[in-house]
Amino acid sequence: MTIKQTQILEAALHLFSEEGYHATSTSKVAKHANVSEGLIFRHFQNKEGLLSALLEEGKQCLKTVFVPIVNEEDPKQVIQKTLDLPFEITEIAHGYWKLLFKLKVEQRYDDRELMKPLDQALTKAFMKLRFRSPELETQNLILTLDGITMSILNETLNNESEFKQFLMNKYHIEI
Amino acid sequence: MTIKQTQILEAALHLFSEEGYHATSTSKVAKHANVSEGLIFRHFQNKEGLLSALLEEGKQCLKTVFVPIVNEEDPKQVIQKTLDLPFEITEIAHGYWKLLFKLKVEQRYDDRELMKPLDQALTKAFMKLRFRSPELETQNLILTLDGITMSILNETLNNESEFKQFLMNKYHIEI
Amino acid sequence: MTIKQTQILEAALHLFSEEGYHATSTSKVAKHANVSEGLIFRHFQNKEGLLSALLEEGKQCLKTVFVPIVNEEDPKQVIQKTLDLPFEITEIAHGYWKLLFKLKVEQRYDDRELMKPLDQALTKAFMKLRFRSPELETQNLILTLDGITMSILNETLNNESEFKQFLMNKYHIEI
Amino acid sequence: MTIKQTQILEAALHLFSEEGYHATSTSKVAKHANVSEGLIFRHFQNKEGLLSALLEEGKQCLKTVFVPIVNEEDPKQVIQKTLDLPFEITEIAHGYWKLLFKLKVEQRYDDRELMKPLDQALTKAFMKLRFRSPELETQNLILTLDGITMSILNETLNNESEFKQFLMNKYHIEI
DNA sequence: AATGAATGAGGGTTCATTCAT
DNA sequence: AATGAATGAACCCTCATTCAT
Repeated sequence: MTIKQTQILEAALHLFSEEGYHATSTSKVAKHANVSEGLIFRHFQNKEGLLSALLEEGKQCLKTVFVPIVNEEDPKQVIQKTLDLPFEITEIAHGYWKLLFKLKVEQRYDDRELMKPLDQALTKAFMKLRFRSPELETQNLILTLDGITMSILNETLNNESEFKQFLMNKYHIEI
Repeated sequence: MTIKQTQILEAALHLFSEEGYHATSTSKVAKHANVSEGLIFRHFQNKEGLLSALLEEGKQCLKTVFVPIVNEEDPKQVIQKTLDLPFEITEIAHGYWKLLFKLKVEQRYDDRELMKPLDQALTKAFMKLRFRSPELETQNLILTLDGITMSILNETLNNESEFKQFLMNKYHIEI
Repeated sequence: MTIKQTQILEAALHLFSEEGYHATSTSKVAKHANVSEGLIFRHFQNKEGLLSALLEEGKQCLKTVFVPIVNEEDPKQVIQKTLDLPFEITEIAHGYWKLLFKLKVEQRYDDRELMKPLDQALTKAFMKLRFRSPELETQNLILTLDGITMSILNETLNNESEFKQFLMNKYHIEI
Repeated sequence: MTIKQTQILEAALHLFSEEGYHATSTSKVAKHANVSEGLIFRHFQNKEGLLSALLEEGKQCLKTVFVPIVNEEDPKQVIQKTLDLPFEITEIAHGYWKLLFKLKVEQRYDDRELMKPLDQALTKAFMKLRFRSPELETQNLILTLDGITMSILNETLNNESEFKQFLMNKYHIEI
């Protein structure tokens, strides 16, 4: 992985996740990456290949982000950490999270496999907390996560911490 | 409004809401509408004008869809009807709902004005039901609605009625 | 000749002579003439037909403008009146004059027949005034007229009367 | 400057100056230049950029053409060389000269700055020759030059040398 | 006579991609 | 590995023109 390759991936991640895959031209990526347009194709075959590379990276990155959640024993912590996801501190994971969301809408790309560990961790947590329908609770929470992500992308979520607190209370968790 | 004009709007609504605004070319719209491409521009000036026309129609349509919710006295009914929204029976309203969602992601287009009546009706309902934070409950529900809409678009929501039932129970509403 | 026909011709004359034949679309003409676009084609077959009609009118109009010059006995007056041509008072003749000039450049349309009377009148005048090469003087003057017309069109002739006076002096004519 | 870039400029110069800017499509330029249409936009951004590039070149070229006139000491030579301008031997300068003329009519593009050196040289020459109104003489000559250029473009000037001789005589210059 | 809907060809321009260097 | 020239298809849009009313 050369420096330029990384530059391309970074530029593409930023642009794809902010403006969308279709709305981002390869020339724009090249310009933002300070790289010749041809190089993109040398390294990633075509635009879709670039996206795939990004997705592969994204999956790896997010998997590691999920690790602390999956390994968490305290069910309340599992939920709290999950709710923190879209606000994730690390710039890079944040970018992948947004990218995956954008793709879900733009390309109907939905990676079940990736989310499965999180899914299972949540279901386990809800079971431990003796919720009546752990699977449905999980489904609901993950789906709410999408809603939050969209609000963040649109910059219409202007009461973050308050809203997070509210959700926590819903699950009888105090911070 | 001529027949062909309607054909154009219908084709555009379908394509924009299914495949996205950017991914849909005007020539594709024309083909689907069985119309010459030039006609689109005669009637709607440009591609964006076509989108605007669609949005205008969509807003009017959705406003009328909101009427029964806004006029509803029973707060539980308000919530139930709101949860029904993304599954709306009328094909046409369904299309606009999906379009607005797609645009929210693709173009960061978010029409607060349109949603305000629904927002207020929900807040009033949650107040009547003595929820502690009606505004936050509303925010959460509307945001969940987005999540549901996305699932529907991606055809990954395969337990509709069960999930809806689950949400209702969350609000202590029995069907 | 209906009112609308006249409106079309007027709009076309104005636009063709100001912005050029190519740069003027039939739709623009229709709009300026407050007329449906189709009507242009009903009356003039096609865009070129509209131009031809205009040219026909223009020739007639300019012929009548030439009459006082051709009939003028005093050779100095012939020259003076000729020099007045591009500044012609009547709006309408002015328009045709500009149109013909524009076409000469844009379409290489050059109507020798039209100019012949003026040509002959000038040659006769220069002969009377005992110029050595009346034909060449005529050629020069007519060609200078083109230069003046261009200056007027470009609004770069800002010393009209002074310059006209200067030309008159060249021919030993005092005003 | 690649070969193809030059081919594009050459084709554009030829077509713009012969048929006009508006009447020349970029696809026509591409065809004449034996080049893909897209390449025009890669190198010159857009059609207007192509024109600008041509103008820039043209100005440089014509400036060098003016040099021998400006440096000329003998006032009669200054005038003679000026009159030679539209008949300029070098193909390339001839093209630019015609282009600038066409643009003056089509786009009202008139570059005063470019002509200033010639203007001043002529005024100085007329002063040396003790003409009464050197500025007006200059204005007249330059304007006549436009008339001549138009005749050349329309191929209606069929007594070139005779006419040039005639003009020289007007300025009491013998060849 | 007059309108305005409708068309199809062509306009300028952008795009993903390939190729020579 | 990297560039930047070059391509051709597709894009949005305008044009002159026709047709039904």
